[in-house]
Amino acid sequence: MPELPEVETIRKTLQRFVIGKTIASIQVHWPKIIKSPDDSEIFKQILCGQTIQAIRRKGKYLLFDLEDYTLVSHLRMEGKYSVDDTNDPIKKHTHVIFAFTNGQELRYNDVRKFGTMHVLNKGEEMKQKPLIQLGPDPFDAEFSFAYFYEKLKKTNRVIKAVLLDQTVVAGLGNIYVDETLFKAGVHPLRKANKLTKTEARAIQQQAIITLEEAVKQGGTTIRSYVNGQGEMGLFQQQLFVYGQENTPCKNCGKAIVKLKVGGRGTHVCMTCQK
DNA sequence: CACTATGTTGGTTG
DNA sequence: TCAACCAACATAGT
Repeated sequence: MPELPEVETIRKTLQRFVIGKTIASIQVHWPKIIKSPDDSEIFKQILCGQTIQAIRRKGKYLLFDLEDYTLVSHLRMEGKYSVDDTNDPIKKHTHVIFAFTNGQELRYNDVRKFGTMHVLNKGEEMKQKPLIQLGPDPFDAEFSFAYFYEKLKKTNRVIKAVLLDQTVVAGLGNIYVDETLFKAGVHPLRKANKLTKTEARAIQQQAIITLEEAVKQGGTTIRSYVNGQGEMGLFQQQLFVYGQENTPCKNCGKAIVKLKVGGRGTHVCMTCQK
């Protein structure tokens, strides 16, 4: 259930194995994952013969650069990639298989089948759905304090909802929003347009710091996330609030509370977050 | 067995 | 414009 640090870790591990590999054939066992082209048969046809040149990331999306196309992949809750040998047994929830000319395969596995793939003409991927709707990646210069503060000023939603909104900033999900707000000392139910400049700055900075640190740790594994080599992340050891309900706050000792904000489980320290 | 939760997001409704 | 709810789907926990 990857957020930015998990997707970035997958990108880095995967690129070591698939760059320069040429797609010889493709199997699609759950066509609903393929969102464009509409027909998964066309998806298979146009990608055969294409060589992977690079893997990029924007927010929580992986972008596979091919010669004529870009494959835009979102893992949603449970999507995983692995690189296997043709003879390796196929797992139960493997839905898309890209077989390379060298006998290896890039396999997409997704227990809940929520993940999506779009194939778009090379160079046009940023100009259309799904990427066109995304706000800046938090590691981009575009995610400046001026930009962020303006966004906060003109919405009366609660701050947690704003941080989860991928059109504002692309890459934060439930774990890292809760962690960011804890470190910034801001309660998730605060109205975005009522935050002080100092609070807004703390949120912006802590978001970047938290994501950077999580990337260094290879992401967070709560129950199922693994990178492109099947390895777990380590950032769960550094969580302050996410999944820590009824345990003492590492800062003040008071029990972490779990509540619902915008339908999402939300973890907060009532004394440290105002 | 029933019911809830889950790292996401898109659509519908009021 | 936005919150609330549901949908997509499978599994694990209570």
